[in-house]
Amino acid sequence: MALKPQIGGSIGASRDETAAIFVLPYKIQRKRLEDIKHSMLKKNIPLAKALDHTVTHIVTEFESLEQVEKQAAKDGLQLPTAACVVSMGWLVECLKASAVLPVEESHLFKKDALEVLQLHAELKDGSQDYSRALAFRRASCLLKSLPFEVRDPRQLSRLKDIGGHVLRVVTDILDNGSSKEVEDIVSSKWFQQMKMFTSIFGVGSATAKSWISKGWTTIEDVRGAGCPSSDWRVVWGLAFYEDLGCPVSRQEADTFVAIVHREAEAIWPGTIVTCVGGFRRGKEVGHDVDLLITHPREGEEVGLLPKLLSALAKRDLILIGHREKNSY
DNA sequence: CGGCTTACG
DNA sequence: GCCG
DNA sequence: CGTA
Repeated sequence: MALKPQIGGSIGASRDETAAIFVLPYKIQRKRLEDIKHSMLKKNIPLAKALDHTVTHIVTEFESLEQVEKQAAKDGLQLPTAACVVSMGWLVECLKASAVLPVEESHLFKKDALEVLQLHAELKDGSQDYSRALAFRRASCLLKSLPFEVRDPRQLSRLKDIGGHVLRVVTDILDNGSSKEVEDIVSSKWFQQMKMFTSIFGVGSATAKSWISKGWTTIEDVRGAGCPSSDWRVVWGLAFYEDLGCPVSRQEADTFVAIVHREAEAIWPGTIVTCVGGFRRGKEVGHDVDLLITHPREGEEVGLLPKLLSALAKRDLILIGHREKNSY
């Protein structure tokens, strides 16, 4: 029987009266397990006493579905086919919210093999490769959107964007715990070096390839070679590589928004500066801060940006400031 | 077998 | 690579 | 060619 992905599938719906959560005891200290079960009772989270067919969620500290299945086999247990295997992180969030929360992608085990194939195709960067990367990305996104854990390739065979190659990779992982094709890629020197070089701002696959062909292996090789590029982005990317790799904390983001708001308000009273993107979604760390600048009187915001940028520049708060045209 | 997001420098 |  |  092939399960069809359902939007907001019943598994994990927050008002699910039929939920039954079983906590796999492995890799959890006895005292902690007792605490967890105690909290579940206190918060009215349905705790399953046994791993039977009524179980809807299996919570584990194992790091992959494969490990769970291996352990289950050792114990002569059969995993309930309808159950969703989720991380302890999900249960902790449920306890915090006193509700059975929907299972999100982050609670399931990694489906990153396809992302490797996507990235590999992007880095190869031939005319065909870009489209192949796109196909892998579609398949990868589709798998992440499924409201259940994939246990059998037949669950996927009729889904859009899942073709022969993807099915082969998924099957390999379900059978062996890994895909040789993917493992060969991630362990290859070329892939690792390309990934490293293209993680520098301003450096794409073409530049990375040319650097590898020069025999450069590390960022220090590039830095030591003098002026490796005349592109200002590459120069700054190399200069601030470490800085750009540092995550932005929520507190830093809030401070940043406050500063921008203060400057905007001084120029255009009533201007609204809103934090959007990851921090708006509640993330604690991010790699950037997305802002939306508006004004309650429509049209009043026109022309604000250049003034705002020069005000910030005057205070030395801008390292590289630069506006691009648009066509709207 | 054609087509695969789009706009910018 | 996958779809239409 | 590279970024968002």
